[in-house]
Amino acid sequence: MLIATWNVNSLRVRLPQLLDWLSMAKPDVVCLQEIKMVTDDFPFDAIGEAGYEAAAWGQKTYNGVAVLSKLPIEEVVQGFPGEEGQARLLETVIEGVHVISAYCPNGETPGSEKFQFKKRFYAALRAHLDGLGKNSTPLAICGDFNIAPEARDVWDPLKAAKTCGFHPDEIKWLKHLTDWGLHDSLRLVDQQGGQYSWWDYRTGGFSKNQGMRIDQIWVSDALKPKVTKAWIDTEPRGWDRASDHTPVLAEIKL
DNA sequence: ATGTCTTATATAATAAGA
Repeated sequence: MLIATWNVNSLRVRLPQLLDWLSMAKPDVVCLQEIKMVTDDFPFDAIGEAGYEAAAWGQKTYNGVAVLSKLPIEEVVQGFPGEEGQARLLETVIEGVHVISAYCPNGETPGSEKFQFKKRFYAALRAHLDGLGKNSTPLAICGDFNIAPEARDVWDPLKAAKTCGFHPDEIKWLKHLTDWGLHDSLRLVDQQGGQYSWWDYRTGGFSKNQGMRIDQIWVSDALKPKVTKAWIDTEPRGWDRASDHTPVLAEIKL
């Protein structure tokens, strides 16, 4: 099962790129974030013609998550207690694997109200995993975590530690979440630093490779030994009218 | 380094979120 995650930053704008990328990369399952449309506007027909079932949960203007799958989607759950109503989490079951598309809050700036919301979101997500039971559940939680796990995942760690995405408090929240028993799929197979999934539009970060690896695919203990490949596909970030994020992939031999 | 992209309101230009 080839799983991908991509924050598309508006599916309305990025749909042609998504369809092109699906035909190129041929993933089995794709988690999307920031579709920025209500569920009724989701392009189920175009996605269907590309060979994918879809589960989507959107809202007006902001956020919005979806899961696309070539394989049957068996269950769909929107959100979790404590999420405070924003369309940021969609849980599916595909081939017996819990596949979660997550769009964690940005946090704005340390000390802000949105930073506190990000903290609450992470705590609620951990509580949600605890409610799933043991980490022997085959589970892949994929998405835009808006936190880079380690210094090697950030182009300027000292600067980033003062802002959102690599602040010491955030590292603690992410660690508490993943201490449930989650493994960063890329790091199971590749230790190279300087690999990013997001580059700021404002600073022209992509051309200078000044980015952060804030999009990840985390797998539970049950899937850890089955991860055979994991990589970041930087090509779509170079396309015209690109999202500020690029797809992240993991191959899991079920 | 307040820069760039997206959406909403509204139908030109600004605000907000990221």
